[in-house]
Amino acid sequence: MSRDNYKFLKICKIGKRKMTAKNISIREIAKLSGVSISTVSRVINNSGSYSQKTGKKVMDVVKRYDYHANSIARGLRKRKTNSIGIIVPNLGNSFFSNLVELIESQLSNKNFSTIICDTSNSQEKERKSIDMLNARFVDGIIVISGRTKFKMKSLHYSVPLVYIDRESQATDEHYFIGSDHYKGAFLATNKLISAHTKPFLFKNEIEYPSIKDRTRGYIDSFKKSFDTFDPERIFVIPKKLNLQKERAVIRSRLRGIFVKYPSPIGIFATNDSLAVNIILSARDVNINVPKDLKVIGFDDSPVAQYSIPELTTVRQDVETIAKIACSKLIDQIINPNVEKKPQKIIVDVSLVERGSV
Amino acid sequence: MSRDNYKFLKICKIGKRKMTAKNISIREIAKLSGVSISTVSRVINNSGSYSQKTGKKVMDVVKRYDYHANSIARGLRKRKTNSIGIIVPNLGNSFFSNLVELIESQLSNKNFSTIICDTSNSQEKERKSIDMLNARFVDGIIVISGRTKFKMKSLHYSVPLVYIDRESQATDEHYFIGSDHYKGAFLATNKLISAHTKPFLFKNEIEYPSIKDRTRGYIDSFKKSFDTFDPERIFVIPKKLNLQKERAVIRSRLRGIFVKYPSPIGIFATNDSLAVNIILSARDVNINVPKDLKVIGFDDSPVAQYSIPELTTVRQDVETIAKIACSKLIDQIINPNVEKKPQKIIVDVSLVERGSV
DNA sequence: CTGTTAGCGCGTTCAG
DNA sequence: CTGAACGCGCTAACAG
Repeated sequence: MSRDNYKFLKICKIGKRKMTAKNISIREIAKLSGVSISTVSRVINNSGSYSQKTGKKVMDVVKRYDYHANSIARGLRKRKTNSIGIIVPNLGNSFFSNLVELIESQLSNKNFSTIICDTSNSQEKERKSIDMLNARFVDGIIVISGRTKFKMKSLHYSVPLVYIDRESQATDEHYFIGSDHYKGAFLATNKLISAHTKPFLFKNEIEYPSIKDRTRGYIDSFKKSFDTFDPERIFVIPKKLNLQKERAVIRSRLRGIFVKYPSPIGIFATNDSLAVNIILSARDVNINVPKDLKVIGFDDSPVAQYSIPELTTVRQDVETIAKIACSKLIDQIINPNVEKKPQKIIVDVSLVERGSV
Repeated sequence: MSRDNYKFLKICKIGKRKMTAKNISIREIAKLSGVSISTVSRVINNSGSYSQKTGKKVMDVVKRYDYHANSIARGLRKRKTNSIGIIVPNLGNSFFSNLVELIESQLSNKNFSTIICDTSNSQEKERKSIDMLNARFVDGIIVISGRTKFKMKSLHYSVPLVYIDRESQATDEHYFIGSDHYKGAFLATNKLISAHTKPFLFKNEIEYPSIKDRTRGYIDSFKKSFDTFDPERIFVIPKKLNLQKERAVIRSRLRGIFVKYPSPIGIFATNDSLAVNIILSARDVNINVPKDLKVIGFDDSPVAQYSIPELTTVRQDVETIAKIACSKLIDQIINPNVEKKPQKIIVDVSLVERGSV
């Protein structure tokens, strides 16, 4: 008996260090506390059907040995791991990291642990991550954005899936949650128009679906107020420019605009760092913001509050997006058999007015 | 036989949709290809001892059914999952998210999948995350920073562990990798001194170990050049201030300094957003940067390049930190039995000179 | 209330 | 080269 105890303690010496063994198994706890494996299982899962006495007896041993049920084995058995995966294209983007943090906190409140996968914007990695998560029996997956649509293949999975900020598609059978990018752009453009400008649009070359919506919103708002729309009003920043080059391009474009059009000029930029770069570039060529140039961005990212003047921008309601995504996902997890009616949920946005208009 | 096939296909209808079943098991693949389970195992793991013919036969079925070995079961068996966990206190901090992305990319190159856990700066969650990762048989864990030291309890685990940016401790038996915060502060302060200022230190109230090192570096550099050091030169920003309040506090402090001390004034700020706030506040009270006020920050975070003038700052070599962390971790994973000699690795930093000095 | 039994999906001896 | 049998750690079904 003392021999047994000895075995279970497994004090091992490695080099000069000793460490108590971890990963003591349920079987060992059972022996140690003189009950059967199933009883231990009942106790640690609090599933009833055991006397208070044995409960205590077992828990004592559990605590003494700092036993934690092996959740991988548990998952294998129950096909349920109480964990959910988040797939994010790029943690460096503050909008995404912000979103991920909010989701994680929501989920953690509901007692789910989360596994975050950064795909570095790679389709390949996205596929791999989903496979990985699936193979790990996560109970659900939240996929945030991504450049393009999913391949059908991913739809094979039966895991509950919720998309955020990704273009929905006809064949999609999952929830989709996104901001009203169209409206945001519309609001911003309107604001610029009521500030007596005929707004331009500055956008990056990369075409996310959300950017398309923003572009549409801009154009529609423009057309609503003016008779004709000249596509030249849209300026596309070439991709893969470093900061300095990007600013140079903007400066030159700004000069061009100011010689050709009457001030004040209005610019709606499809994201905040672009917007701030516009403000910075304007300063370089002695254009006064907001007097001669009015700028509005999108996202309300941290940088918006570090520019002079501070940036007016469209704020996505990240909290709501996170909340809805989690609740929809958990719904599906709890009621797996209820017929899913794929929904597309559009979350409202708001204009944050600061000094740049 | 056709019945069997039918069973394995498991075309199920749920509501109006049909979907092919996933999670087809090794057993099913075995039957389908007319061999035993162990043969399938050999083939998919490429562990030899099978004829080319059966190899092909099996692989055909595998591909046809898009079979992926269940890695949770595999992990249970092999006690190895080819995945590693990253614990990060706060993805919202660009330094951390940057680091995480680099690590993930390193690891992905070496064919490890990564599980990221954001602890929101909570000890409790950190503990839980480690438990979770451990229970999931990750092959190793990288712990990034955190306010305080680990409790001894965490050291129970046998998983290879590498700490980044966390104060090492005498009892710690794991690798520690961090930047040379002391040197960074020393360099920054020196720079300020050679720009003919007697530098002040602005820091946040929260005391990370790294911040202590930076403070020491500042003080030592100061003392090296001047005879006496007046602790009043250190200004602590109260915590939990919002942006506007923080700037108000800075403005008032700035005024105080400028009436009492001769310009130019030099300020070393322990992080970039604080530094940029100083620049912004200076502008509000008509102090010219860099003429009258010279500012240096720490981290080279994105915001550093969006201020006017752009911020001179200390850059941590995130790439190197990520690289070393991964290689040390993988070392331990590959050679689990070699005696670990806990190392503390300090990575060099560099001064990025921009316009604020 | 408790113990025994049978797998979850896979890798791994060990015979053949 | 191949297959049968066992077990990883755990839960669930069934006896008692």
